[in-house]
Formats: sequence, C-alpha cells, structure tokens
Amino acid sequence: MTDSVTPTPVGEPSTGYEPAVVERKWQARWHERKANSPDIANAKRPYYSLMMFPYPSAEGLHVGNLFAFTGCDIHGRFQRLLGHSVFEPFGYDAFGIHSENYAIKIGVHPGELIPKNIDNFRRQVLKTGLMIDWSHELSTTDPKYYKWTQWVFLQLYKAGLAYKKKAAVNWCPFDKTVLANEQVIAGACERCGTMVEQRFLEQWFFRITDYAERLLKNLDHLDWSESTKTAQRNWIGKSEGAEITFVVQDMMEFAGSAMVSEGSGEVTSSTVEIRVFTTRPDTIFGATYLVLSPEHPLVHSITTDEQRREVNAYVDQAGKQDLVTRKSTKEKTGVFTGAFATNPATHELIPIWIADYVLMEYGTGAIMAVPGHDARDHEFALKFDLPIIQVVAGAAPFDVKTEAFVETEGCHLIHSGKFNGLSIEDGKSAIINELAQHYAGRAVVNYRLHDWCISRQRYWGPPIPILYCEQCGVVPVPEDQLPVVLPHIDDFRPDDSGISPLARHEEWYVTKCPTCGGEARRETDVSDTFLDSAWYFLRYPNSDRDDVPFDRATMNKWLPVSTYIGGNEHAVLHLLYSRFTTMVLHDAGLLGFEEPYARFRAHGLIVREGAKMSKSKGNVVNPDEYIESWGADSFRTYLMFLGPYEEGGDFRDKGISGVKRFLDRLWRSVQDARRDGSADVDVTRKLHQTIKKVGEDIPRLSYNTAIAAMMEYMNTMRSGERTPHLDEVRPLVQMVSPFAPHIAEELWEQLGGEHSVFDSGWPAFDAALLVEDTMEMPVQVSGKRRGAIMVAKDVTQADALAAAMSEPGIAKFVIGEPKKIVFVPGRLLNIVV
RNA sequence: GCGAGAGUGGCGAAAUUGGCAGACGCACCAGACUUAGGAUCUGGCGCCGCAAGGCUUAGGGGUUCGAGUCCCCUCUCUCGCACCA
Repeated sequence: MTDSVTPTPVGEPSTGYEPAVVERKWQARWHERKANSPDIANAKRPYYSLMMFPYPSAEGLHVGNLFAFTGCDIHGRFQRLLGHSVFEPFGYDAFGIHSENYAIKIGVHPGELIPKNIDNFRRQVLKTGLMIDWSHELSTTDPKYYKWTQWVFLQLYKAGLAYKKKAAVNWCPFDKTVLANEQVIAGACERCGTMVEQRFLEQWFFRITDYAERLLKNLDHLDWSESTKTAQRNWIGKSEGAEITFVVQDMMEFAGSAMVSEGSGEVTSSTVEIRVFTTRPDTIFGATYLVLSPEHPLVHSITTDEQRREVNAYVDQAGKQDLVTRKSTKEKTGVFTGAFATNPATHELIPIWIADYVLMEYGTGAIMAVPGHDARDHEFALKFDLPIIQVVAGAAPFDVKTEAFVETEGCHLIHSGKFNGLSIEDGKSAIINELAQHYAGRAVVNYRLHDWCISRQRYWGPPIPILYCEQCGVVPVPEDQLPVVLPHIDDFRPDDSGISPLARHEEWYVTKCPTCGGEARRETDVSDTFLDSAWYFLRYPNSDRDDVPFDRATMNKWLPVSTYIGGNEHAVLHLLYSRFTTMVLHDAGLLGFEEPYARFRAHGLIVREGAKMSKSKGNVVNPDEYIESWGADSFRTYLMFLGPYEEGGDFRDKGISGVKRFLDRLWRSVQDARRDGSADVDVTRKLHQTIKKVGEDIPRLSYNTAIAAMMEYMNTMRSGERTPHLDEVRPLVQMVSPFAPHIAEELWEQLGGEHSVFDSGWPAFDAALLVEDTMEMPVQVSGKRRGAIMVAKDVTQADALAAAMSEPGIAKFVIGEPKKIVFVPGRLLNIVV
C-alpha cells in the first residue's frame, strides 16, 4: 500500500479524487508489471489493435492524434476485458519530405530534430494512458527498421515489380528542384513564384497496376467503412470500354486506300494507325474527329507541312506547363494537324487534332471525339467549329448543338446504320463485335490507377538499395549487405543540381559491385515515405528480431490486423499501398494472407468551437494543458463524448466539465457505497440495460452513446440523493475502465479487486432482468399523441383500448366510432377516427 | 463537374426494424445547503400561447393509421477526386 492514494475519511465531503496522483500511480504500475505486453509467442486469444502511427511533428501531439489513438485504445481495452491478449503497438513515421522541409525551415538537421520530437511524442502518449506495448516501439528512421524497408524493396525488385522509367515531374527552373504537386500554387513555385515546368526524370516505380483488379475485387470481402472502400474503388477507377483503331489517311495516296478493306487484317507499310480508348464504343458513328495528347508519339509523323509550325508551337507550350495547371479544368485549346483518319464505322474521313485536354498517361493518349455525347468534346467542337452528330436518343427531343446528350438509361442508337434502335448496352457489344471482326477494335479494361512512383530526389528517407555497375548494369544490393545506411551529411538541402543531395557525396555513392568487384555507383534517390508505412504493421510483433523482418509463425498468429483505426486522409494511398505490399509478399510465399487489415474504421475530424483548428488561428488544443488541469481520464472520455467517433465533433472548452463531474460522482459513489442490504431492483434493471447497451456500443465505436448510457445509469443510481449499493457501483467501474483506465484501476483496487480491472472480465447482463412487466404505453388518436396508459407489457388490444377510453384526456379526442385501431403490442395504441 | 457524407433546441448531440422527437452533456433559470461558491444537491429548460391547445427534425411534394427515418424534387454545408475519354 506504499503508493496508493489515501482514501477520503468517512464523513467529510468526498472530493478526494486527484487525477494527477491516480494517473501517475497507475502508469507506473502498468510499466512495472509490463501490463500491456502480451506474450507474442504464446498468447491464446491474440487480438491486434492497430492505430495509424503518427508523423512526429515538432509541435507535439495534435488533439486529432489523441482522438484517433484513444478511440483505438478503448476498442483494444474492451477486447482485453473480453479476454483477448491485446497487442497495441506504437511507432513513428518519421522519414519524409514533411520532416525534411521543417528541418530546413528551422535550420536543424533532421537527424537531430526527429529524436527530440519522438521523445516528446512518447512523453505525451505515456501521459494519456494508452495500453501500448512499449517493448515493440519502432521508428521508420531507425536503421534496424529501414534495413527491412530496403529488403521489402528488394522483394518487389526480385518479383519484377520494380522498374525505372522517365516520368514527368514539376520542375522549378529558379530553385532548380523537383516540386511535389502541393508545392505548386497556381502554376508557380510556392517558394519563389517562378512558373513551374514539367521535366522528365528517371524514377523508380512499382507495378501496382498489375494488382489493380485484385485490389478492387478483394474490397468486396473486407470489413471496412463503406466510404473508405468507395474511395479506393474510385481511385483504382476501373472502366470497361474498347480500344478502337483509326487508320490515318495516307497522304501520298489520297484516294480510297486508307479505308479498311473488308476482312483484311493486313496493313500496308505506309499505313499509320491511331488507337483510341473509349468507354462509349456505341457512339462511334458520332465520332467526328480524333484528338491526340501533345505528348503522343505520332504527333510529329502525321502532322502536315502546312501545319507543322503551329503544331510545334502548341506542343512546346504544353510541355512548359506544370502538371497541376495542365490537369485542371480551363478553356479548351488545341491545334489541327492537317491529317485525317478514317472512322471505321462510317468510313468517312475525320480530322485529327491535338489538345492538352487529352492526357498521355490515361488510356492510349488519344481519343475519338464524340461531341454529341461528351461535354468536353462538345466544348471543343463548338470552339473549333467541328461537326456534332447525335447518335443516341431518348424519349424526349434533344438538341445536341447546344449541349452534349450524356444520358444512356432507356436510350437507343440512331444514325448508326444497322445498329439503329439498339439499347446502349447492346449497341456497345454489337459494335465491339463488328469492329473486332475487322481487326479494328476490341474490348479493353482501363484503370486510372498509375504505377507507384517511389523514388524521391531528397535526403530524408531510406536509400534505394540498388547499384549501377559499368559491367553488370543494375545490381540489387545483396540482402546480407543491408542496411544501406543513410549518411549524416550537412548539406542535405535539395539545391541546383536538381538531383538527390546524396548525389553530391562521391565518398558515399562510389562503391564496389558485389557481383564483379568492379567500380559501381549507388542509387542516390531515397524511397517514398509511403513505403515505410506500407509494411510497419508486419514489423511490430517481431520488432525485437534482427535476423528477419518478421517471422511466419508470428504473422499467422497475429495478423491480419484485427482492427485498424486511422484517419480518412489515408483512406486511399496508405491503405492501398500497404494492401499491395502485403499481396506481393504473400505471392512471394512470405505471408499466409494477402489482405493486411481485417477490419478498418476511419475516425472523424475534430474542430474547436465550430472552427477548424490551425496554428495561424491559434485555436489548437494543447493536450498537455488539458491533461494537466482535468486529467487524462477526463480528457480521453470527453474526446469520445463530444461526437460520434466516425464523424468527429466539436471540441468545446466547457464541455469537458460534464465528464469530469461524471468521474467525480463515480469516485464518490465508490467511497459512499453501501455494503449492507441489497441492490435496488429498479436500479439493477437499469444496470443490466446499461451493461447490454455499452457492450453493444463499444464494438461499433459508438462511444458517445456508451458514455451517455453510463451517465444515465449514474443518474438513476444516485437519484434523489440515494446512496448506491456496492453491487450497483462495481460493474460501472468495469464499464468505465476502457474510457478512463486510471480511475477505474484505482477504484477497482479500493473495491478490493485483485491485480487489475482489465483482468476482471466484462460484466455479464441477465436478459431476464432487462424488461419491466408494466409500461407506459403511448396512445395516439389519428396518429397524434394524446396521452399514455400504464399497462402490463403484454396487454391485449381490447384491454389497452378500454384503458385508453377511460382516460378523459384521450377519450375526448375520439369523436364517433373509431375507423380503425392500430395496436403494436408492447409499443403503442393508435385509435384512428 | 463527378464521388462520398451531412443538415434535428441557445450549443455539442440522441433516436438498431417506420412507432412517445430532443436521451446524455454544455449553457441558462429557480431553489436547497452555505461566511462564501467556478463545490454539491433538487427542479425547470424546443418554439408560440395566460391556458386549452397549436407548431416543430434545411425547404417543397408523396407513400402510410403513423415519417427525422422510405420515395421524388429543390436548397445549403463539409470532405475526397478533379479534362480519366
């Protein structure tokens, strides 16, 4: 009893609850007892409760972080009460451009800044009393961790899923550096204001598009928030359509030869073909021109001499635009190439244009324009006076000259030769079939998902474990030579070389080829932070192993993650990348499952007094201050009470006092509890109803209503200044424990509980006790409530009606014979007049 | 523009299947106990009305004995994606 809190003496006002004392005591105890470290190897009922690890910013923990963590912690603690061995690890996503930019801004090396930030985060997290197994803490910047991040890269490389290609990046010609899309503001560099250009650099990519179909299909079977699944589906962006070949008119032989001859798959050597992708092959009879992206490889070969000057100017100017402006909606621009192609359906010649509204990175980089039925093509056709033909019609007349007709439901084809009258769906397949017979088209599936660009010309990340040898070419670093340690360099800023800062350090990048022993050069790009976080959940359980990244038996025991909780901002990229990585490791035979997270829930966002929190507004909640003055238990419980967890809520400064009052009343209830006599019947019924409700609310993350239910029970238990019985109080302490673990532990100990409240099990409710035998039944007259009657729960319609009619307040509204009686047993009575 | 979600008292919010709208909490009002109250306890608290009663879940329409909940239309807000053919 050396470190216990002195109980308040009987007779004095029992205000003896001092959060700071209680919380310090139990945090120390949990630490001494290793209370939060499950037996990874031998746990009988493993439960992996995962929260998204944070980026350890210099500002310290944001209240949004705590909202996320606490929600996960409550879920985990509840599982623990249900008898699971819960593994709830914590770590830091500390590499990346975010840390690096901040370090540059304040002029400190990230290698010095990050450990300080991590210490601060750990201190703050410890104070909130999360059930974290600190023996498995990790940071992505630790060479012992990123050694295995590099290993993951090598597994992808071995599987043929990592490759290098040139890709467009935003380039600031003044700063001479690559910019991320979010660093481009209105087409200009956010730092110096210079207009940004696109540039092509060699980049490493992962072939995530090879997994597009699987990533999409598996979503159907995952227990995830529906909104998250929708976001992933949209991101993958599957569209089914057709690839159609248009033959460019041979300019030397002007007459007829460019037409596709019936049944001939052969093309003459002088024939140039343009392949387009469309989701609307049914509208091919309305395709009145073609458009190529300015980057399309055929642009220069098809352009006529007369048009060449104009085309070159347009292509040049398009290449100078930054990627952000290029991709945002603006007025249509374009230029005619002078060339024509044959529409394989109509056999008519249609002009070929170039316009930057067609993107090289989607489909084939070329489209057939159907201005009658596509808004973008329509806008373009109006501007350049190109023909607009209607080939789809609905019931009502429509003028496609003024607007594109995009409806398909209940519509049919017109002006489409032998396909006239077909529905859109039938038209699609019939036209694809017809084109296929003439080798002019085929059904094709396209995804908007692009391959994952993982290289960064930056410093603060794990070096990509690749060498370039003059003799052997691209050589992966042998696994036994990992990690490739990120060297501590002082000039870590990106500068006018435009390549990775590591490329300025010959002493680092010059090395020997492991294959031939000759001179080799290291890859000087580092990898994307998303790669660090794409596999961290695999590392946690085995973070104590140096010989392997993870061990198969442990993985099978603990994974997939039982419940993963995190923010919506990662609903797409992080979750998609970690799913992909897991699939690849599964396919390599390294994991026995291919989906990493069995259950995922996204929490909402917290605002303060109705306004978004931001540093510039100075309205950011500092968790330290609140924990200091109210205690972690009140802070945690309040965060969970202020709104529905999955929607977020409004942090109102005064609101926390209500929760603190509730915990104070809980404390006093334990101090004053009667031990003599027995519990009250009505209170006991309420208790069992509450146990049921809270036990149902917590698993579905409905924390605000669970807390409300406990408050309601508290009001019942103490109503009219009655002194609660011990048996009425004890289960409440258990129910409160996931939310307010410190006070619950303390009170549990005061109640004579052994060891820890979290070993006490979740209280059971007795279904027989839940229902009352009498009830107040509402009585409606013609659907309007006019009163209520006290009746037995199983009252018959006749008895209920008689009771209702004997109430003058009700009977006076029943004028004449009732037309109909609606009686819902045990619910209500409605007399329709 | 497309996609997702939301709109309920002074405020944050409840309302598993269509069945007493506003639980729980904040704020506010009154009272008790107090030398004192930013403690505690009791009661009140959607709007209009002295009352009987009427009105009320963004707005309009519909289905139903009965709609916050289901259907149609309109408006507003938040968050994603953003020329993806």
